[in-house]
Amino acid sequence: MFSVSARTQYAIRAMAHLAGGEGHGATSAEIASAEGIPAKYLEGIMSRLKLSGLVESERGKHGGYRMIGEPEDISMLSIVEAMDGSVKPVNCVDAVGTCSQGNGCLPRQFWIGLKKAIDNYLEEHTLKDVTEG
Amino acid sequence: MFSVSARTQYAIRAMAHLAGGEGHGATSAEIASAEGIPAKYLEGIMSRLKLSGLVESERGKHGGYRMIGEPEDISMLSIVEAMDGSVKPVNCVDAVGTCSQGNGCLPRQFWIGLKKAIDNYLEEHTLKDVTEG
DNA sequence: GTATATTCCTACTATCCAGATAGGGATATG
DNA sequence: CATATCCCTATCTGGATAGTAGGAATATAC
Repeated sequence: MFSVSARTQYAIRAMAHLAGGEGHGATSAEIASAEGIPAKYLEGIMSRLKLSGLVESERGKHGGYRMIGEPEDISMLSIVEAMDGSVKPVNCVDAVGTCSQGNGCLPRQFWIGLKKAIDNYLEEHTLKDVTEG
Repeated sequence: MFSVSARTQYAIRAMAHLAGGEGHGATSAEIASAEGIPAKYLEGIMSRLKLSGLVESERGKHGGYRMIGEPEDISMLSIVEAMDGSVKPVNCVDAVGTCSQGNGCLPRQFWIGLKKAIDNYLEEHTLKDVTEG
């Protein structure tokens, strides 16, 4: 229950690898081989990380990816969301006013609380916590 | 991300229905029709709830299901676990000593922390909170 | 300007699992 | 015996995840 996708776990390893690399940079192929991640699959992951503004990229020879910012400033939530979208135990958590039960719907309040608990935890922890301690 | 299965949501509605019923009891067919849950599918859900000791059952005419205990004593965690097992962001959270990284594996500590945050929230809330407020 | 190394884009396949359905067996009542 | 209920097993289906394939765009080096 509540298991994290392989994609997200790969993404964390990839970010950790970047964090440990020279100038926080590396090529996708490098990361794939060093971390044992399927190379072609990782390409899609790096693309998502870029879309979310966590890394920047340069094409061509001597190209690659570079982390934007420092590990202690990158929340785990931002990585998780970059992969699998926002935490949403049930669909109605962010459906304002569409709940047939109205705004006082107790189950909805309960799920919103769960989302907050998860978001808080993920927001409080950074890439640095997970890699360097 | 981290979405809750339809099964779990059905289970909560079913338990809520039992809680509101005469003597905390009802038949599977009753619940299905009242809550708009596919009858045959609900049977499997009730079976799981029974296996987890949340309800008891009686077969034959005048049979049905009855909640064991009171709504304020039934944690949401117990319902969630009855449906989809324990909260386990990654498999290694409860794999003692099998982590190739040893016990100090930081990512593992991170996921264990997440599990605890989720478990705590679900444990703190009861069926009563979600149904009666 | 050609070769090469990289990111980037699109499409495809395979596998798994949740959700749901179907049919009937076991058991209790009357 | 008839009926109502829980219970068990098998099956189907759609969508998501994980992974693969092929190549286009782009930057560098010689």
